[in-house]
Amino acid sequence: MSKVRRATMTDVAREVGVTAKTVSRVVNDDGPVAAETRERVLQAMRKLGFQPNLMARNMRVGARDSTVGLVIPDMGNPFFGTVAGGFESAVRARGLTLIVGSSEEAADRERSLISTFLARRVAALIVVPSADSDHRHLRDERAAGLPLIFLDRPAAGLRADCVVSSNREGARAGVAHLIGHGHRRIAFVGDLPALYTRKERLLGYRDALAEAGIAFDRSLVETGHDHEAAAAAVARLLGARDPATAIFAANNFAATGVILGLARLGRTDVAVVGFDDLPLAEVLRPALTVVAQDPAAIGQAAAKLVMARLDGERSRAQTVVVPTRLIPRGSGELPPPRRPAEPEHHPR
Amino acid sequence: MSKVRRATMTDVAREVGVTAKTVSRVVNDDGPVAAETRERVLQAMRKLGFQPNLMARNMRVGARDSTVGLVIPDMGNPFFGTVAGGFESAVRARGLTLIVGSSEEAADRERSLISTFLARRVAALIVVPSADSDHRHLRDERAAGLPLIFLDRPAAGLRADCVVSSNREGARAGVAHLIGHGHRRIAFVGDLPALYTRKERLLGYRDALAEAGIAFDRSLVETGHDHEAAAAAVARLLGARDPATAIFAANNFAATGVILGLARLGRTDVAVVGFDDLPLAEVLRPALTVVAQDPAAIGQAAAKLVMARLDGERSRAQTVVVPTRLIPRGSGELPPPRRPAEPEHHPR
DNA sequence: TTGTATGCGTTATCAT
DNA sequence: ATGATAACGCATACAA
Repeated sequence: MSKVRRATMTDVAREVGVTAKTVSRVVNDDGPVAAETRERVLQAMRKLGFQPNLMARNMRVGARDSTVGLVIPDMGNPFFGTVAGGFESAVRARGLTLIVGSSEEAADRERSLISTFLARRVAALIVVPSADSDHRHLRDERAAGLPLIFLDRPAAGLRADCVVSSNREGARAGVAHLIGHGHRRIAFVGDLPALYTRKERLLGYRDALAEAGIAFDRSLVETGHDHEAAAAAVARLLGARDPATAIFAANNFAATGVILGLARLGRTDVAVVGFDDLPLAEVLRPALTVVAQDPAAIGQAAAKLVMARLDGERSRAQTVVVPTRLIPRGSGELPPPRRPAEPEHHPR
Repeated sequence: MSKVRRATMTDVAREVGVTAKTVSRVVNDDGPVAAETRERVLQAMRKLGFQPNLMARNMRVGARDSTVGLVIPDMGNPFFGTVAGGFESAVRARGLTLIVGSSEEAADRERSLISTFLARRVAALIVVPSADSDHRHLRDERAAGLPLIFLDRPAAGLRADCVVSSNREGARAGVAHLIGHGHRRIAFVGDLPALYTRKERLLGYRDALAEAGIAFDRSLVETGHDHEAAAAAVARLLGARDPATAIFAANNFAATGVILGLARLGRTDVAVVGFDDLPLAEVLRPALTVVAQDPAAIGQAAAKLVMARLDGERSRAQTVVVPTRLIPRGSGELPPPRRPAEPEHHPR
């Protein structure tokens, strides 16, 4: 059995005894139509189950599709899901549809998705860059007026609009919070060193230390890009001479791993602040203090940029920084042990 | 500054001194082209930055877009995100692009999204129905051969393909697990009563009780559609005469709320099994035993159905049930208290 | 108020 | 091996 042909404007027009153009007028509320004609057209539309073909319309009208392409590293990650949701609800009123693809953090997947989206003539392109991608090939698109926005991490080799969390300031605030509660041996457990977010957050960590006059100690910086790696880092950090009394976990994998590592060691006395909120943060004991990002706001900011660009705003590339917010819940307010095993230095 | 016109096949053809059709042949590897001509066309394509217009191609070729429309209730929910990811990676090789919209659990949003997708002439439509929607209006589409698949919950008023978790059997297994560890007072905390998944899981709960010869007790069934409601339910269940010694939390909001409620009461002796896994399940103390769903497999199953339908499979609507898996982690293996406060019945 | 001619960018069909 | 022409479904510009 073959696919039934769908009714077109011409079909509707023939049914009524008018021209396609008249049907078009009815459909788009464009130009004058006699009330009676309009009624007959509407009836015929219902009878034939007519639905306008958006592809044909867009092609005729603008050579630009009414879709926005979004490339994210992982659809299962609620952070990006919420970003996408925030974006979608902000552009919906404008009739834009979201096309999403997942790059799986692979530069070549990202590139192929971008090609697909460009081939569809998306009205705008939004990319969360994967680790080692390069975006110089998008220069012409941007020059041609395609709204092009990078999320969470900036573009590589290209000046373009960008929306990021206040990584540095957020991390600074989180670490300052720990310092304010008396800690001076504060560990940093973060992403792979190459990642933009890790670098920014590490800068914020160092800012906070510097403000408090605490010397930076390389041995307190660990990498935990997954649960197990972070848990292992915790064991090292706490097993060292002059161990950490507090841990700043610079992303939510790290935070989860840190919590897991502490639980395995049976330690409930180590202060923890995480970057990025977790759904179960308040259920943990102690509840997890975090520097929360606002993924929905990131999506909305991107939407605002996209719509401004679509409206012809030609200003130079701008970077929007979305604020983070410290949420104290318990784990970040634990004090350091009374007398840390701080070996008194006895000069002889 | 106006948008720069993009190069078309005709532009490329003129540049080389051939016809658009020849360029088309090169682009699609269709029909014979002289090696030299082909080379010159490729060069011109690069020079002009030509990218084929998928909209025009799809319109000409099939009147079917190479996209699949997916309607989910909430993009920020990792369950649906992972479903979408599983689907996308399974259809990618076939050149299908995913279009996603979020219904926010509202029937009218769902309907308007479906209209948009149909207007785009999606190649297939996948819907996670919101609570009170009706799908009879899709009958004609389905009859016309549009692959139409419902996820997580069945369609309302329409026989169509459907992919669901093994809700009933999964719940049965989870509750049987608790029974196997000695519990007989097992509470059920679930969604709003109207929801399909709640009903199915409640059936499974009753199946397990029946198997073990335990009478169903209405007072042990509670509704917790958000954290606080579930936490409050826990207080009621444990405060009652003859209180529950174990809780089956029938979705992850309920599970989170139950954990929160127990923590607030300082209770660590109540066994808990959750339906649907949580990212932090193993970090909790005790780690949370769950009946895990497999969202990626659900997405893949949907993809398989879609592709079979696109390949002309005309069999009647089928329902695919994706198995769940019990993951014991600690909370579900807690024994009931030695002598439950079971008032001995002394006949006088 | 309605119709006609034309074109968007591509491919199908039939020629050459 | 390549070209000419028409057509996909719709909207623009203008005419009637």
